[in-house]
Amino acid sequence: MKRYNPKEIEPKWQDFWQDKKIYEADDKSNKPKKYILEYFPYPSGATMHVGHVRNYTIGDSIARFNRMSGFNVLHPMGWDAFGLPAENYAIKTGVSPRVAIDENTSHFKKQLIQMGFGYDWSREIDSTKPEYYKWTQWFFLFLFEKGLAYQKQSSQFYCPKDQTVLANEQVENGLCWRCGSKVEKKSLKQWFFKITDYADRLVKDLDDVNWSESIKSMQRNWIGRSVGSEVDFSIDGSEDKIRVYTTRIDTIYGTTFLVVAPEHPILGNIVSNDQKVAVDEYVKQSQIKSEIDRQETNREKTGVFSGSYVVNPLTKAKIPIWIADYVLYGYGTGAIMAVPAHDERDLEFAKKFNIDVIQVIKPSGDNKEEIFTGEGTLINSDKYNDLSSSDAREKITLDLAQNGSAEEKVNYKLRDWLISRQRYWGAPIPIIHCPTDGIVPVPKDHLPVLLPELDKFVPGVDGKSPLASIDSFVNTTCPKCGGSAKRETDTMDGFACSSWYFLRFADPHNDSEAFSRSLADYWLPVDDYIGGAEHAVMHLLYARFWTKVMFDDGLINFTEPFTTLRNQGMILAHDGQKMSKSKNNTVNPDELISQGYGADSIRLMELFIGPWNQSANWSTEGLSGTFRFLQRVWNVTQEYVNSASAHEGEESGDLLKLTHETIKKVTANASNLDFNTSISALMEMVNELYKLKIVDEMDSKSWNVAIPSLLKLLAPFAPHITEELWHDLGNHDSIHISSWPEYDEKYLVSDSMEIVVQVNGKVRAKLTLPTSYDENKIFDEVLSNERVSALIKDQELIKKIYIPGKLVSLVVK
RNA sequence: GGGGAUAUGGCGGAAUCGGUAGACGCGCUAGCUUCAGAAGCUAGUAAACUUAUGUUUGUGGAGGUUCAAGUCCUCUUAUCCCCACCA
Repeated sequence: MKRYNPKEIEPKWQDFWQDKKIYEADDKSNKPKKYILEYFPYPSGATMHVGHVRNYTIGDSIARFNRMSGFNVLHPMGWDAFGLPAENYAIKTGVSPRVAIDENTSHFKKQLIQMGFGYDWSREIDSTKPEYYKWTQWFFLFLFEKGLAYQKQSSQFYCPKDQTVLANEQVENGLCWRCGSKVEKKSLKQWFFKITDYADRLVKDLDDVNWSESIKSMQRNWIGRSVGSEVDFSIDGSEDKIRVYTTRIDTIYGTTFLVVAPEHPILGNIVSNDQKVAVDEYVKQSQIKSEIDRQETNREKTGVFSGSYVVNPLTKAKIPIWIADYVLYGYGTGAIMAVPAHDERDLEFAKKFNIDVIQVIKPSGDNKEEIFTGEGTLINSDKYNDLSSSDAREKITLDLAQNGSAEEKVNYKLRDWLISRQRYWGAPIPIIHCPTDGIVPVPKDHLPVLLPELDKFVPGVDGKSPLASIDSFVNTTCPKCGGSAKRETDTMDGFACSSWYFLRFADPHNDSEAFSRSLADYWLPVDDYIGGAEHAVMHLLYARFWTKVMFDDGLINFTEPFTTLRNQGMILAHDGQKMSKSKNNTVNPDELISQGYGADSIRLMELFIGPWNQSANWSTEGLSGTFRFLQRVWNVTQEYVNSASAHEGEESGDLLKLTHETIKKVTANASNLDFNTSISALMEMVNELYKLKIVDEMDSKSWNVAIPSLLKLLAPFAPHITEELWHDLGNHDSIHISSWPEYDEKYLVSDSMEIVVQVNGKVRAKLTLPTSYDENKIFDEVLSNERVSALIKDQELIKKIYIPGKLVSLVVK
């Protein structure tokens, strides 16, 4: 009898699938479509580990299950290959990023194929190839035309190690997201995408997508929509006003001081002569501090009195103006009304500088805290007394709006997306700077602006891209006037490439447009998008933004690119730590495969280890369990194939029931992505088959249903072994394009049922009774049962409950 | 400080509607098989008590609703993730 040897069969079927184009998606099909996508990876030189494998295993299982269930499936793969790792590697070794990336992609691709993932390789894309980035540049121009790409001089996050600016989203706790260096602030002229124009829709449309609550809340948090009011406070003894932003205008009667940010231009008008020295010194100090230091939460409040006062528009009280760096110039109006009784930061400041505290909100319950920041009822607020906080906010804003000194205002924490990078390995920004015409977009028919091959990759001086020193690249002619002009030498952030790649897969070889409208209409949006939570506020936000811009211009017919988002749980090392090369705790599938486990048992383990969306610690010990299971599947199928019996005997009710029950369970679980329980259901089936085999020796013709069903149900998870066994059964086509088995209720019915008997809430007996019995008959049986009647004895039966087919509950006293 | 998630045997985990807690797997124990080991097959495996039939306890903790709670309600604790002086 043939033995199960994954090393032999797996490469064989991988070739077979490629030859037969099993996984190529059909642009013209009568079947309903399903677009399953895993985030296209960055092809690093490192070998992928079992943590990466989980992501692709989940996507592949979904794709295979859908394909067998009758969908026309698009399951593509490509490379997000622009970015710093390849460039830094080039600086270190002199190997061109082009060469390194090509090597890495072929290595990565081999690993994916080795795991048996069924991708449509005819649609493979690479974001660093001119035929791809031509269209990334096209989208830049598209955004530019819409007024959504602009250049601005401003203070920005800058990574001194990577020598480039960073988007706000790419700074994590004051550190560069890529290299972990402490970022600095630099005032530079940079390109931005105006994502803030879409802030409101980016929040609202989250209601319509099927994403996890945690990712949605991360996005909402990041966008930081807040509804409040802007209010003018007029400066005492001056015509000038200071406008503040507050979400708690209901507390305005408690305002005992105003705070403006040190960068605020109003400072010139409000600083009194006797405070000038102190203020100048404070402003100087806060300039030295990086923005990061200023945002340190636990830092003690600092500030200085300006020497001027404002008048509270309602109480007409004179209120001092302070200057303090806990107010950020970049948010709201850069000035606040401080209400120490109802804001923790203001209270801290007031305490330090001995400023009055006036209570104006009464909590509904008892509040023993020193400070109350919640909603309540107004007190000490003149005619607004006794209003609720929310009513008061509306009324006060309305009243002050009468003379134009207040208005409702929505603010966002989200800032525009900084996309220019002073580095080489990215898509060049298709802009020409002309001394006469200024900023001139490269005409679309001149695209792509090719990224030149270099010998040296060291970043240029003065924070300039290495491209700035390539004269042949820089010097060009102005498309408008024909005079000599210079190219923009910054490249685009890699996240620009990934903001539209999911559209390219619908039409990957189109050389006249980024994608055809009809193919985008057919394939998009992505039905299932599988990836890690690390994309929560970067890629996912950017891609949603681009999608909305395209929709507004009529390029596509949908507003959200990813209908359902699946964030797989991380696979951790044995000890619960993150797997990483530096910790030397990675487990690589290559090694496991060479140890003889095979891709199938690894894939099975990735799914069986726990719910797909929860993290789990890798267990190579546990892997022997899934391997053993596959061996049992192998053995029982081989025995069926080689059995002396012709499998023409009587139908077996037990075998059919087992088979149909398993089909029902696996189908339900797999539709719900509960792959771990799908696999346990299959294990149960195989365990039962082993027992039945002994009784029946495979004579029954019902084996002809059981074995093929088992293989099909297992196929999405373990594609190689099922393909081999499927062919052993005499089939010639791939099992992966066979149809998913269906169950028939008629095989599930049974003529007996087990009734659990509870007495006063405790299980006391289990009775096997005919299903034909009605409620009365069942109570008769239960009450006449020896054990039950002994328990009840002469106690009074107060209540009896019957749950059909399941349980009888008796209450006695 | 704000938001999100999680908590069940030695371990990973399972449990449509509230209805037998611990499926399935790892590990462990015993038997068969084997020169031996490995592998395989069969059985057992929440805890305590019990010769046994059994009894009691048990899903982070405390209350509550119910004939019945891992599941529903109130409060609470711990861990993880994200954001964080955004007014």
